[in-house]
Amino acid sequence: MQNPNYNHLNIEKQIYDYWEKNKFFKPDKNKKKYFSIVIPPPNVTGSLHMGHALNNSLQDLLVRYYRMNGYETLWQPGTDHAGIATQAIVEKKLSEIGISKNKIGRDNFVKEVWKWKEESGDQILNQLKKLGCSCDWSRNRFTMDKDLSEAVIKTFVQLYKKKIIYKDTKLVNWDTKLETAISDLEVEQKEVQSNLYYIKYKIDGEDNFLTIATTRPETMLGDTAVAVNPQDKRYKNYIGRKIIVPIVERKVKIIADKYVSIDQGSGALKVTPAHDFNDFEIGKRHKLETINIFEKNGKLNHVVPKELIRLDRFVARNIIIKILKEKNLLEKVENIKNAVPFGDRSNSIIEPLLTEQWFVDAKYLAKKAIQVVKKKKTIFFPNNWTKTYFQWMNNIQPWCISRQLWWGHRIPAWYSKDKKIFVAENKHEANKIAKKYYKKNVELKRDEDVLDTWFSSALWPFATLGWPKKTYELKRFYPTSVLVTGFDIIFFWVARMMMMGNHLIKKEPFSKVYVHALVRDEKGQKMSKSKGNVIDPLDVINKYGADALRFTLISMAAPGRDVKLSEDRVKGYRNFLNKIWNANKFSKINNCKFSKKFNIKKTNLDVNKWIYFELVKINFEAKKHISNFRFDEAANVIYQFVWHSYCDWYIEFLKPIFDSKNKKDLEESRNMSAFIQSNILILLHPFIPFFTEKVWQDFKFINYYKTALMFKNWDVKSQSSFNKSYNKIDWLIDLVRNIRTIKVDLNISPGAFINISISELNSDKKNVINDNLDVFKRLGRVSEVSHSESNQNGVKIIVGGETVTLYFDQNLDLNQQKQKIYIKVKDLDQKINGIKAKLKNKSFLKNAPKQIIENEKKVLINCKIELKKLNSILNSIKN
RNA sequence: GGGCAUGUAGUUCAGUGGUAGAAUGCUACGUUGACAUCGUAGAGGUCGCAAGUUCAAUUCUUGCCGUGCCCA
Repeated sequence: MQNPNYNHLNIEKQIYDYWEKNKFFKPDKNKKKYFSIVIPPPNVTGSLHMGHALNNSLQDLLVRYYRMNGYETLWQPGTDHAGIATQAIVEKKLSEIGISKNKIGRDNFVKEVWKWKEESGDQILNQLKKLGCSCDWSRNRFTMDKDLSEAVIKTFVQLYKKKIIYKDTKLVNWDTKLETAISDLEVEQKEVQSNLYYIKYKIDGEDNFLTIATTRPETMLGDTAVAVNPQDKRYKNYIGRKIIVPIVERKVKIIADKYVSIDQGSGALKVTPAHDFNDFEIGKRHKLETINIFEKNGKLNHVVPKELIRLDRFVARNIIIKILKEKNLLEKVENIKNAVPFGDRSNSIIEPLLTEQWFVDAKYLAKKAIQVVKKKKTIFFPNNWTKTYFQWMNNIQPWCISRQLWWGHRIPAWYSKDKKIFVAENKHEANKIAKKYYKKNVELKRDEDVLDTWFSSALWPFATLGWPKKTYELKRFYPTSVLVTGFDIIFFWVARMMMMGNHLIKKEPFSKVYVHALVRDEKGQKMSKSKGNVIDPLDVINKYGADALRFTLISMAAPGRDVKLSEDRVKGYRNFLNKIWNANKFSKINNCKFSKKFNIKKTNLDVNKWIYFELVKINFEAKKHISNFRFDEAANVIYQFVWHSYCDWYIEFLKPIFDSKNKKDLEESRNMSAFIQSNILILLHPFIPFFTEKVWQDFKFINYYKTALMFKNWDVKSQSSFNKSYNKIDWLIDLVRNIRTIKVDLNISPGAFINISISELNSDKKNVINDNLDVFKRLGRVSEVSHSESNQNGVKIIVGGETVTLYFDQNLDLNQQKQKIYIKVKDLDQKINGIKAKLKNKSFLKNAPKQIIENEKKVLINCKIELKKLNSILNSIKN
C-alpha cells in the first residue's frame, strides 16, 4: 500500500540523478526544429532567491515543453564573474585573515579569486538543479572562461579598430568606497532629507551679493562660474560680470544659461563642471575651467585651502558651513527632500568625477538594435516593454566600460612611454604594432583596468555557443528562441546583448523576449534582508518540494503583474500534488493500465468519451496558452481539469464501473483511466517535472509509450464524435448537483438515498439516465428511477430546462424551498422583461449582430419555459 | 516634470462590447474503500468615480481620484 501522502523528499534528488545520468538534458541532433534559451547568467557570488526561482521555473517550463514536443532543445547555463561583487567578497575574506590585496599584489589576488570561485562558485548552479532546471550542464560556461575571454578581447579589438570603442575624459559615476567607475545603471537615486544652503557670493567691485542655493556647499571649492537664466530680470544686469567664490576667493564669471530655472532656489546657480553632470554640460557650452577637488577616495585634494586638504567631503561640508556662518555669508538653511545617488553595491554616495575611461559608442550600436525590434525580428512579451526599450535606446549615453578593479577581463591596450595607445589581442601583437610605429622595439605597459562585467555578458548569447568560432551550436541555436528575464535588467542586459549581437553577428540574439515581473512578499513589498520579509526558495523547496514552488510561481506569473508570494499558495499547490498522488493510488488499486487491445476510437461508455473529449480540449488550450506565454492560464486550465474534471467527477464515475462485473466496461475504463492519467502527467511535466516523472516510472508508462516522460510529446487525437457523450454527461453532472443542492436546502442528510421519477423528461434525457444508470444512482444517491409519477408528494426540480421529481421519505417543510423558488421567479421575470424590452428596441434589432439577436430570442424562450415550470412547481407545493 | 503599469468577491488575481470567473479564505454539513494536504453545498461583486462613443460599456475614449514602478 502506498503512503497516503506524497512526500517530495528523496524523490526529487533521485529523479534528477536519473535525468542527469542518462544525459537527457543534452540536445538531440535528430530533430528538425530547434528551441534554445541562454540562461540570464546568475552572478557567481549569488545564491538562489525567489527572482531566480521564478525566472528559471519559466525557462525550464519552456525548455521542457519544447523538448517534449520534438525540438532539438538547448538550455545554455552558466554564471557571470561579477567584477565588483566578487572582488569585494574575496577582499573581505582575505582581510579577515589579515591579508590586504595591495600587499599580495594583483597576480596573487586574482589567483585567490579563482580559488574562491572553484570552491564556492557553483553554489547557485547546484541550487538551480534543486529547482529541477534541465540545463545542458556539460556546456556550463563562466564569463571568465578562456574561450569567453578570447571573445571579449577579440570584440574589444574589433570595436576599437572601428572607433566604436574609444578613450575619453568624462565625468563618470565614481564610487569612492570601491574606488572605481560604475555604470549609471548601478546608481540608485534615493530620496533623502537634505539641507539646502543659501550662500551669498559677493559681486566683484560692489558690496552687493548674489545668493545661490546648493545642497552640496563643499563643491563650491571647485566652482568656476555662477549661472542665471537669460530671461531672469533680477540678474540681467549682472551677466558678464565677475563674482567671488567665498573661501577660495576665486573670481569667476556670471554667465547666462537656459538650463537654470528661474523659480528654483534663488535662481542663481553655482557651476562646478568637475563635479556635476549638468554643470559639466554648462561648462562645455561656456568653455569653463574644470577644477577637480576630490581624491579617488572622496577626500579633498591639494587644490583646496590648506585647512581642508585630505578631509572627507562630508567633514569638509560642516567646516565650510561654519566658516560661511562666521563670515556672515550663510543666508539661510532649508530642509528639503532631494534625490541623492547611491552605489547599489557599496551603498555609498556616488561622486561625479572627471576621469579618463574607455567608452563604447552605444548610440552607434543602438541603431541596429532599434531596427530589429522595429522590424519585429525581436518581439517583447508583454508588448509594452517595446516602448521602454525604445525610449532607453533612443536616449542612450556612451557606455563607460572600464573599471578600476583587478578581477575581470583586463583591457587589451598597451601604452608606450609617450602615452601612445596600442590595442591588440595580446602583448606580442601590441609589440609588433608599436615596432612598426616607432620603427624600433619599445617598452609597453598594459592598461591596469578591467572591463565592465556587462561587456562580457553582452556576448553571452553567442560567445557561449562558440563565437567567434563557427561552431555547430552557433549555427543551430542562434538566434536563440527566447530570452526570459525580469524587467529590471532590460537595460542592463537585454539592450547590451542586442547591440553586440546585431553588430558582431549581424543578427538579433533572440527572437522573443519574455519579460516577467518581480517576486514580492504577500503584502506586495519588495523582499529585502533589511525588512526581514525574504522567503528563501530553498526553505520552500525543503518544506513543500520544488514542484509545489514551481507550480505556484508559474501559475502566478501573469504578464505585467508582480508575483505576490505567500506560503499558503505554495501549500495549496502542494495539496494539489497530493491530490494527484491519491488519484494515482486509486488507479493502482483498481489495476488501471493499458492493454494491447486499447483503441480510443472504439470507446463505448459516455463517461469515458466525456473525459477524453475534455482532455482534448484542455490539451489544446494549454498548448495555446504556452505559445502565447500565458503560463498562468496554462497552469490554471490543467489544474481545473485534473482536480475538477478528473478527480471530482471521472474517478467517481469509475467507482460503480469498477464495482460492477461487466468485463467490457471494466476493461475499457481501466484503459481510458490509464490514458487520462498518463496524459495528466504529460501536461503537467513542464510544470512539476519531478513528481510527474516519478509517477511515470511507478506506473511503467515508459513501457507503453517507449519513452521517458521528458520526451513524450503532447499529441492527442481529437474525436469529434465524442461530443454527444460530452453533452450528455454534462447534463448528468448538472442533475446530480441539483439533487445535492436540494437536499441541503431541505435539510436532508446528503448521504440519504431517494427515489426519482423521470416521466417528464424528454426521451434524450431519459436515455442519458438509462445509459448511465449505475453511475447516476451512485453519484446522485438514488435508489429507484421510475418512469411514472407516484402518488407520493414529490419535489420537482428543473435541470437544463427539464423537470425531474424527487421523492423523500420524510415529511418535509417546503417553505424554504418555496422562498427560494419565489426568488428565482422574480429574477426570471426581471430577466424576461429585460430581454423583451431589448427585442422591442428597433435600434437594437437594426444594429446588433444577428447571432446576438437570435441568442436573445432563444434565451427568452428558455426563460419562459423555466418560468412556467417553476410556477407549476409552486402550485404543486401549495396543494 | 515625463513615461509605463494598475484599481473586478474578505484577500490574491484572471477575463470579456451582449448572462461576472478562479484560487484561497469564510459558513454549514459530512469520514461513502483514492485523498481531511479531503468531500458536498452555500454566502459573498454598483467590475475606483464621472462624462462620452454605442442599440448595448465592467470591457473602448477622455477626465478625475487612488496605488506601484521606471526615467529626469
